Amino acid sequence: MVRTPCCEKMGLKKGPWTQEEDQILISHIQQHGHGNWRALPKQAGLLRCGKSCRLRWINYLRPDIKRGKFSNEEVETILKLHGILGNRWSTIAARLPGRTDNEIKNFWHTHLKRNERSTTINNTSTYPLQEAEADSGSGALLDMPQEATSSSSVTGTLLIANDGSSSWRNSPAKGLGFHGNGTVSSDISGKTMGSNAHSEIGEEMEFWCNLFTSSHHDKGMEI
DNA sequence: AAGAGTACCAACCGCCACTTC
DNA sequence: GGAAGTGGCGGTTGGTACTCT
Repeated sequence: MVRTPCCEKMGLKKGPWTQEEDQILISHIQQHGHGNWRALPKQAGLLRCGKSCRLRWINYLRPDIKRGKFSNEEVETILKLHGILGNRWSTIAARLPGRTDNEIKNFWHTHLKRNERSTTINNTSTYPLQEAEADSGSGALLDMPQEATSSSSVTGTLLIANDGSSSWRNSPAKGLGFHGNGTVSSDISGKTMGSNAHSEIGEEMEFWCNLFTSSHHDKGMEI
């Protein structure tokens, strides 16, 4: 299929947004909403591509954007979800109110680099699932958070086979991280990740199961 | 003080999935 | 059913701020 460019390149502005442009975009969306992103810049009188407007709004101008550093809980959530979902930033962002996929992606890439470096030194990483998947070639091991498993009748590791089937097996691993090799995890700042974040253990267990199940249904996999 | 290296973040690009006609 | 249009996603880049030597 032949695709038309998202916008005419000629005459459209690129690069950082000015305050004036931001104001125009905000007031236009407040008044008219954003029914059609491609038509929006024209209607609003912006010399920007619709895609650019959308990105600016979603990643920066939305009123519910939470800015600033990620809390420990948010970091934990990102690490957990990334272990399950991989680079599905928008799905991860959906679990973190006020955070955008772009922000999470940036955060991950910055710290992933750090982890990769440390991995070469001590062969331990907080980015284990992909490595486990790559290394094993026959499936992935997914250690559930201890708090999610400790009081549940289902404990330990979720084994995901290449055909999409999965099964639980017991795991002696402690801690919160998702480690294909069962090592104790720590967060990116080097601290051992806490285990007091959640009290609804059964619910969380259910959440991880549901999340995993739905994420694989998304991919058309049968579990 | 200055240059080099690193971290962070906003923005762009290209592709894919979904919807409409 | 298929082409065209659109929205959304993930990868990547480039600029700026910060830290280190």
